[in-house]
Amino acid sequence: MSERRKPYPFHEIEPKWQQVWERDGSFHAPNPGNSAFDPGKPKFYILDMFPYPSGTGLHVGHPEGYTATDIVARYKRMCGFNVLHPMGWDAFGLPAEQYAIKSGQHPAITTGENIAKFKSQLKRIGFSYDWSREINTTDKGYFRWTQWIFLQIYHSWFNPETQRAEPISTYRGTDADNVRLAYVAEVPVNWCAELGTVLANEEVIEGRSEVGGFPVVRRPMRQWMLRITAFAERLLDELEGLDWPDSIKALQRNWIGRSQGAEVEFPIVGTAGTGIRVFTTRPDTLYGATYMVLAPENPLVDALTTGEQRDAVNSYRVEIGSKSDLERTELAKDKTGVSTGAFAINPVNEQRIPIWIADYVLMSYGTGAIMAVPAHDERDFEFAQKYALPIREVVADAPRARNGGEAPCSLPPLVCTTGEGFAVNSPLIDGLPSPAAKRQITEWLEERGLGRRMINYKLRDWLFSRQRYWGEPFPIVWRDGKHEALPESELPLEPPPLDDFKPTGTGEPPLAKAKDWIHYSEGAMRETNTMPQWAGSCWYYLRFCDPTNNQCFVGEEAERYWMGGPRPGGVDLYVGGTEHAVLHLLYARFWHKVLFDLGYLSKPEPFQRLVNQGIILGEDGQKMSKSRGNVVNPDDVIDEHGADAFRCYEMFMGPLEQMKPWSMNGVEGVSRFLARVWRLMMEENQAGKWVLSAAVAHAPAEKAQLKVLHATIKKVGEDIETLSFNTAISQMMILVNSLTIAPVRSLAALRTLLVLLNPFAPHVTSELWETLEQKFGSGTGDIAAQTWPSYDEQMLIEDEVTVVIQVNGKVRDKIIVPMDAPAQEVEKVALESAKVKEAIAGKTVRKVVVVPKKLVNVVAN
RNA sequence: GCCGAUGUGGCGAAAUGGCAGACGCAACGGACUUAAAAUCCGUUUCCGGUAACCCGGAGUGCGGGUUCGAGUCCCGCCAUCGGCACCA
Repeated sequence: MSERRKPYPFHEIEPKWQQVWERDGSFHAPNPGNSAFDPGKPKFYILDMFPYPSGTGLHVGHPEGYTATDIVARYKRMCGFNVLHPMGWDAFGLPAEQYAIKSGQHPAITTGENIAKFKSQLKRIGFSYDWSREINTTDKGYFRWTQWIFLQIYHSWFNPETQRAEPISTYRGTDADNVRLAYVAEVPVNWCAELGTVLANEEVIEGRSEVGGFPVVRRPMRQWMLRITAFAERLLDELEGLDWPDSIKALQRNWIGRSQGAEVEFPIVGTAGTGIRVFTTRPDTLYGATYMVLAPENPLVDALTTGEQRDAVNSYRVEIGSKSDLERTELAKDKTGVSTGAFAINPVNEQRIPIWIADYVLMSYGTGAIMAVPAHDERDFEFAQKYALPIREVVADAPRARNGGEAPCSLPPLVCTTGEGFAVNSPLIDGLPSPAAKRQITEWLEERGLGRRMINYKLRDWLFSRQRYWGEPFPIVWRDGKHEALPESELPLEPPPLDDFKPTGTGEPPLAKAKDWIHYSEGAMRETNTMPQWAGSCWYYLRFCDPTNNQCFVGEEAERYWMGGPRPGGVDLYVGGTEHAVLHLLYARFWHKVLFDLGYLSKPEPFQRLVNQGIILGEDGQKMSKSRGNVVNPDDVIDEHGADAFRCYEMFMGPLEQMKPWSMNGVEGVSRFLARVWRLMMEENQAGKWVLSAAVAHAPAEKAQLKVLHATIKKVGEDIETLSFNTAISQMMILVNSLTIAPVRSLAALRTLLVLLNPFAPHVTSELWETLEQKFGSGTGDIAAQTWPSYDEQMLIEDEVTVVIQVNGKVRDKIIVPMDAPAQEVEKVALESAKVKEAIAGKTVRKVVVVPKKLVNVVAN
């Protein structure tokens, strides 16, 4: 860097104060039971989404949310709260393993290096984390409890009667393994040959892996699943009491995808016993069901298919099975299918209808089978047209007279209407509006045992195993083809030391290469899958409450204090990116509810208030990326302008939640602001040294300045509460501009300014506070120990106000009147205004609106 | 297609239904300086008029509406971004 003079000596101040904070443990939050703990204070838990420590270090997006939470944390401490503000590392995961495969270096080593780098970068920004609570998901002291929680899930089931997770011992059925919240299933998974692993649905984007962009195909495999679907209703309902953005709630609702309807059973012609069960949201269109469709993978297909159709069906199933999801959904513009040759009976009208298979029906939703109502469903309509299947209208815009009989099925073309209306051609419900028709037909089905009301969810059970090395091993062994849990005493179960992390390529996990390790005992082998990266982040906020406890995952007293409170959620403020809007937040809520049901936690929800920071774009307005060359590195910004300017700029850019482009000029502007604050109190002497300015004195501020000062106290406090940091900084700029003009610098006003600014720019304000203390000595200690100032409402009250006078809504004049001037008086003055008289000349005044202290509007024509 | 968010100067933005553009950037002019940087002061939505103090008009994506008064509320569009997407 050139030897351009720095606007103020941040390069000396910032390291100094960071060392002081570290030395004094200034931001350590003692736990209940600790001697330093003050039980008289209310708690405030402020959490950041902890980062994955990548090799490239921090980018300017990370500190955006972190600065916001740091400001709130520092502010809340000054307001008298016990503040829990921790940081840690989500360090298991694919990038470290991929790097290990390439470099041969053990992921633990790269992970350690990356963490060290991230940590030093975060410290340079001056965040007030309680570093004594630092956690790392790859520490055995941590993942021991991740494994322990898995065991709690494994040992539990969801009791439909109580709608709660309960220990498996309360299950009275015969096969406990069928109801466990953690279970094994042979499921079609997203197999990525390149990565040598399966991926969760959400890690597959348009048929390719999210990491690396490799092709992904479907393939059945034995996998661990978590029964999150059992909690669908509660995950949906309990969003209600949370202070989350509506858009995030909407995303979660959408993802859970509740839909209400009915399950209907269609008997199969020529077969006794069970028929085909389907789910429909439109039971009122049952008379319009003119054929049925099964998913190609539906196990019923084999039994149903007739001799003549067997070849066609088999070749269709092979064709579909070889397709990737991409080919099957994104690229499939045309619907395809074949007839099974079998028929079912429509239970309402006893009609024989053909049974087809088609890949537009998904095995994974509902029952993997549908009743097709081509007249009122676009997909069925398209299919029926293509294969010349009958179409029968059963919903119309207006009720029609009962005609006693059904209109014959039409052949295509006919229009398809998907909205609600009135039932027609449906003897049991003719003339009824759709909602009533649904109710009536469902009751009719229920009475005859042909169907029942039913709710379905889009949410699927959570595919919880990965074929990877760098993750938590499952505390499970296999004996005689059956899984059993390890005893808790054997935790943590560490991954075996391996030099070769490469995927086996067969789908068998890398852990299978550790021949000694997998051999558990005579006849028992260890599970070789590992948990997904989500596992560690599902409960880290709990561990922060009591990070070193080696008796349990979180101590009861610590949990009750930090995660307690009157609201349903424990963490008071949680800030992070929208990319976790669905998965992380849903998974964490799910684990939380299981642990809550089992009696380990005091609140049903983890995060009370959630805020998403917006993405920071490059200076060119594009997403930051190496290839575009528009990445801004925080280290460079701090070298040049200091951490305080970096922090303030990130907050001054615009509303926290909004996407916004970076601007180096903007950083300079904020840096100038901090330098002005510095020069309010400091001046250079002959030797070029910064010394306390002689203008600083025990003196009352001028009245106008006091007014601004109190307005600033009010606004900054309110704006921090609402996370409107940009306007808080604007207001402080106004205050500084106002103080700069004054010849005498009022000590009291300056001190207040420093306290207000401290959460935003902790280093420079700490330094200036100390300098003032050395000269004037209030004896109240460090700036961080100050209490947040309160404002005097009296100071904000004006004696006189400017009232705007409008004629027909346009400003024509302004008058200054006493604060408490009566409306009639103001009106009188307004009408006497020369400009008003001019504006209403030749017109009749129809009405005069007087808004006290604001304006007068004269309506004339 | 469905769900959600956003749209205001050259730029980032601000405005309990009540003076649109606070605050900052950039630009321009001035002071200080031998000079530059830094700093300080001033101007800056657009169009038109005036020698000038200033005066007039238009203006918050587009079109309607409610209201004495709309960036803000209501209805209908358009554009951009994000999520979901054969979910029966």
